[in-house]
Amino acid sequence: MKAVRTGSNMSAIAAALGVSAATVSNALSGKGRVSPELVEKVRAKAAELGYVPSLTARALRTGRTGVLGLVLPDIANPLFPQIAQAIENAASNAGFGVLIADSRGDIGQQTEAINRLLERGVDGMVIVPRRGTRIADVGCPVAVIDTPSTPGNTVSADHWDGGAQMGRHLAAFGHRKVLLIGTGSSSNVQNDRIGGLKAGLGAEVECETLWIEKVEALSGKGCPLGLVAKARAGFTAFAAVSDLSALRALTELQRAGIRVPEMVSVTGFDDLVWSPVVTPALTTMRMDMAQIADLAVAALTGAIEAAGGIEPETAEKVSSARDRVPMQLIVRQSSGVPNSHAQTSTIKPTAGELTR
Amino acid sequence: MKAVRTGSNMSAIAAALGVSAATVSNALSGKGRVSPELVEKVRAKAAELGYVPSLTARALRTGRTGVLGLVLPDIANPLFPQIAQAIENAASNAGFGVLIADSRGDIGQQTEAINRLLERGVDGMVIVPRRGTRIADVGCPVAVIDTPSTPGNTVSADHWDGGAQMGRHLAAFGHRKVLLIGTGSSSNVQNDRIGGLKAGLGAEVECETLWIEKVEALSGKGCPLGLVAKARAGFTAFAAVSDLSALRALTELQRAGIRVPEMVSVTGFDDLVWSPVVTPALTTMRMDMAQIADLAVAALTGAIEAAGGIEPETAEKVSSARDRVPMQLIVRQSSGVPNSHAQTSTIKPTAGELTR
DNA sequence: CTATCCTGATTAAACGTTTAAGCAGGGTCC
DNA sequence: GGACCCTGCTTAAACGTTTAATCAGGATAG
Repeated sequence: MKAVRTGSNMSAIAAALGVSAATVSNALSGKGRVSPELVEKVRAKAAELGYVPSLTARALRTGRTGVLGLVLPDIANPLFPQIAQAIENAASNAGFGVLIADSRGDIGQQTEAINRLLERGVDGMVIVPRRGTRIADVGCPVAVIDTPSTPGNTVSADHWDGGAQMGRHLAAFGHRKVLLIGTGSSSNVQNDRIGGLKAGLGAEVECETLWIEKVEALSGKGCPLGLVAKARAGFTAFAAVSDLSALRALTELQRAGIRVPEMVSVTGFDDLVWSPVVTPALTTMRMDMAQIADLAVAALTGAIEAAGGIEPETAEKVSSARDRVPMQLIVRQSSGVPNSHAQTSTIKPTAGELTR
Repeated sequence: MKAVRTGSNMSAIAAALGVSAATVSNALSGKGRVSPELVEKVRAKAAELGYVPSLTARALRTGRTGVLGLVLPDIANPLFPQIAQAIENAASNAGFGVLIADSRGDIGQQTEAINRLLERGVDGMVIVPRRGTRIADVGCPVAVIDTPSTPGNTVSADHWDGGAQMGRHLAAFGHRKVLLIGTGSSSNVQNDRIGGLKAGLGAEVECETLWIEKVEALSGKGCPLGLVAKARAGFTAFAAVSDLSALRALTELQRAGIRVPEMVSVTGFDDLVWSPVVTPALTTMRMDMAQIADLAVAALTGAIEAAGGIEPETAEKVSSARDRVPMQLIVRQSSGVPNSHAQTSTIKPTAGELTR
């Protein structure tokens, strides 16, 4: 039994009013030629009968399902909630539903997920690609959310500029030796951010990049990153390229008695849920997900609209508005002037001298 | 132009083989009476033409869309990725697509979201209700994921037992004064966990419950929770009812120089992404989301299956298998014997935290 | 007064499936 | 050898829309 079956369809309304179903359709859609008073009567009757149009039938007839697919590399990703929420919101405002598909990391599953969506007849899809993946031609309009460095129809935050902003922020505090922390070098997003970070810090700042995947490959998952040694070696700022890594850094340093931000600064990216509530609250870089989602969905709906008469081939290219939206620096407590209270080299887990 | 339009439908296959479309349908579905060799020929031709059945047309004919709705109280919730991923996986294994709907916290939007899904013709929906919400009768099978305390057709983790396990874990370490930390008392899940916690700790352990919403109502969002004072007052364990709160506690204590787990223990719930990678890694309680999702989806598909001939009224009740799946204790580094290395009482008052 | 046009409706086909009902032919049973 | 059943297929209707084509009738123009 189908959902929401109130038993009323267009024919019911038509019968009740003694007109034809086509007229009802025209009246409700405002397309054909129907007298104003009849339109009103149809509307009233529809409301009275609790008429709900069958989107399925409409989809069959028009070839449009009104559904967008959302392909995610790994739903477990902590950034995902923001993306999904923003896309769902934008899509729903545009009158579209959102079908999700998780590619669970695997790249093979990614194409499989895309196919599942295609079979379900989505009108378009937004894809957050698995790292380093290029999206081959799909049979429908596609918007990719990744980084501007990715070839293809992309809309994304301006990760590079975000990195640059953060770099300038740290440089302004006087940091001269900063450790850049990323997960893995295969991510376009992270590479962009790191590139921006270096540029923002400027030439006179000494930088080193630590890839977590590399140290975990040696010492096992979840192992210490050796940041305490780095701090002792003179690094005064730890700029992670994701809040997850920043949190990891923060707790590792704190645990060793290194005070943040008095002794060293720690910054992240993405403004994930916990960032405002940890102590000290994380200085981070936020993307305007709402805007990104709006752009992606707008590109999609535009392409879908345009695809009405045109070849599928050209339709796909229409969505290629390549947009980058600025990131916003969120300054909180985890960044500051380096070494303001103590030398990291003599650190012991004392509980004193805490200044806010 | 519809997606994946290879231009081949059943009629194309039928025409190519000189048979009727109905026969093709029967051959592919294995339903009617078709000779084995013809079945084979049809299969071959279908493959050759790259035939993809139109789920839309099928939905129109059968009244089943093959889509499940997933209603979430707030996608931004950090637990959401786990849920969504598990549901998507289970649904996709069962041959269903998943349409998401975010109710953005608001309860009005929750019913609106449900309606959107109904209009799209979902065959069933799994709802993670907004705190304290009861789900009214919907027009389709529904599975609720919340807590066994919630009235209705519920499948969930056994939050109470999870709390009890954690309580026993802490009691076994010798903790005798523990602070229970929750977000707000309106959450069924959190109440269950706290109840279990108290039971697991036993009567001789002194307990106090701290609701974050209450202290934030006074001191503002993201404010310190005053845990340092609690530690000084003799609390040796901080059992949060969510990893987010646990993280907040951990960083707040660490920041003040209180060592975890040497001086006090901190535990959480849900095993969120960051829990294994912070220092010290969080001892927490994990739900078997995969199993929960499987149960929910199984209940749904069962109800959908059964709804074939029956009244919608009864159909809805079919999904009422009320299941609770056990939680699993994940022991990591943040819990241990209290005061093993130092006395919290000798910690000097810190300028910031205490006087706040 | 007739030819034409516009209005407000109707009719019918189409989208791609599923499925009940029907039908021809060959085999079986008595 | 006729009644009957089983097999393998076809026909046709149906799901609920949209939309092109058609049509009756009144107004307008020449």
